[in-house]
Amino acid sequence: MPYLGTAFFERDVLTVARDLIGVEFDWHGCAGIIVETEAYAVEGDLACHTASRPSARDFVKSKPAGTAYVYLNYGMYWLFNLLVKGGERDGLILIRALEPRRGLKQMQQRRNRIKPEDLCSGPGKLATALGIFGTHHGTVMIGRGKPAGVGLKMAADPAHEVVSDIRVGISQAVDFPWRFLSNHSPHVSVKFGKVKVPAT
DNA sequence: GGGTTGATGTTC
DNA sequence: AACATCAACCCG
Repeated sequence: MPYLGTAFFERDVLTVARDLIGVEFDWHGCAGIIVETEAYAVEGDLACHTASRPSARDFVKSKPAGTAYVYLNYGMYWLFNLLVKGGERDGLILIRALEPRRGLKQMQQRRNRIKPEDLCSGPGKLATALGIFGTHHGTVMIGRGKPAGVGLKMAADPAHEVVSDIRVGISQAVDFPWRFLSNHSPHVSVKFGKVKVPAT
């Protein structure tokens, strides 16, 4: 199975976010199946970093589709996103949860957790498990220049039921149903229909 | 099980 | 000041 190429990431951000469910994420000896994503649109989405951060707008403008956008949240958790552009809507896709497949031992050492369902069931958790840091911001995830052992590929077993839900932990555009998950997967961060909407 | 709290640093 | 989070802790 070849790694996904440019064409996959040059489509509408919602389409790509949905299609990433069930895709294998390879990262330096560890791998997992993506079971949860969130789409953030460059235009018309106040929850997207591009709405408030000039640096994010520069990133979208200057980098090609398939580039990793990595940033620190709450002072301690690295969050991993993929840049999508060239389709209907440009945007960033947050990878929120993986079903671990390879390198479990290494992930467990980094996380101090034993249960596979707890290893990568959240964006901060999966970055910790995989050893993703700020130094990986700007990593090319497709085509030439992509590090060996890194990339996204179609899994042998297809995803089952993909459902969409509102996004987690934001205070703007809270009602956009732009979170995608593999329904009934025990490896997601928050189960379908369980996101708490902030007051006010 | 469910709710609450505090840690921590970058960006604006 | 806000923030795309998490684990530890309480209560039951």
